[in-house]
Amino acid sequence: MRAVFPAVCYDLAKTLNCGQAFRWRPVRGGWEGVVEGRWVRLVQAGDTLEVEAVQPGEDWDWLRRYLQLEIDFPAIVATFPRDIPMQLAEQACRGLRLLRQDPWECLASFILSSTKQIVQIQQIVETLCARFGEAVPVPQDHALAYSFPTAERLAACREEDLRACKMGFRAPYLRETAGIVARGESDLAGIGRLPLEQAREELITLPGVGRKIADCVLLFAYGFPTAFPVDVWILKALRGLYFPRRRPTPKQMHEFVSSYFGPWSGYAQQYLFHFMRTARPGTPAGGATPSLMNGLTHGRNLH
DNA sequence: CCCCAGGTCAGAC
DNA sequence: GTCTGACATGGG
Repeated sequence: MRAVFPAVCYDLAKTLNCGQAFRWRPVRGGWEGVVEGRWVRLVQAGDTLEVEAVQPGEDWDWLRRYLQLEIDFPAIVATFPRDIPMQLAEQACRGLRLLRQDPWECLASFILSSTKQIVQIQQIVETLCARFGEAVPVPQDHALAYSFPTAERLAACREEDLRACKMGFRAPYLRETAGIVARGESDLAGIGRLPLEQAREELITLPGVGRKIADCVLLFAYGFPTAFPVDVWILKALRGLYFPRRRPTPKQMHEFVSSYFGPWSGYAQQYLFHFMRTARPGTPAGGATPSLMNGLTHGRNLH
């Protein structure tokens, strides 16, 4: 099945490769992945997305929702603070969207993310899917593709089976959380209907899930617009740009971002994150240099 | 050899 | 409440 969707101001490559999802690979000018058990190929052609899937029928709602094709994107960007760093981030990230992922896949993936580089998270997730996911229908002569393994399947694994996927000390976290979800002791679908703070508290009770990973899931899977993951990159950015020569506690930091970045602060967070990771010219994931940070901080009035 | 990566946890004050 | 080191693995 094929279809074409309008996608104005949509940068597919940035969206799929910015570290919010881990299963997309560039293939022959497009991107291939598996969304909720369905193999998909996406190609950006100007202001449209050409999509190809194997499943029969005309229903593309699952993909439209995943890609968030129907949101008013310019209206979101318009709510960002108009300071120098955010304007630079906007330029660098134009068209970067947030996806709406499956909660279990997102949760499990980010449990595997702690102190790992994005490339390595991709490798771990790929191995995990190949070993414990199920083969999904693919086009003729295409390489095999796998669904993301269910919580039930991962709960049934031995810890050493998971460690064999190179996830190291994260293996018991993933296994225990999978068990809790599989036994229905935590209701992932219900979490999406809670207010943000309650939803976060629920997630944080899970082994291997702290504030940062909870916020990733709240933002990338449940779509809470003000969930604001603070990782090492964002921490560096916020300290350098907004707290020069001060030492805010994590709590003060969260209070600042929730009041400063507006009703779509989660989006703003992803823009800062991607900007920081790609700011140095010449290196694909080089990161902002100290001199760049200095230029931004001492350049002009930020507020 | 070193340091770091989309952190979390238990144990120490 | 805040601070510290341990936890696997791979890249630079």
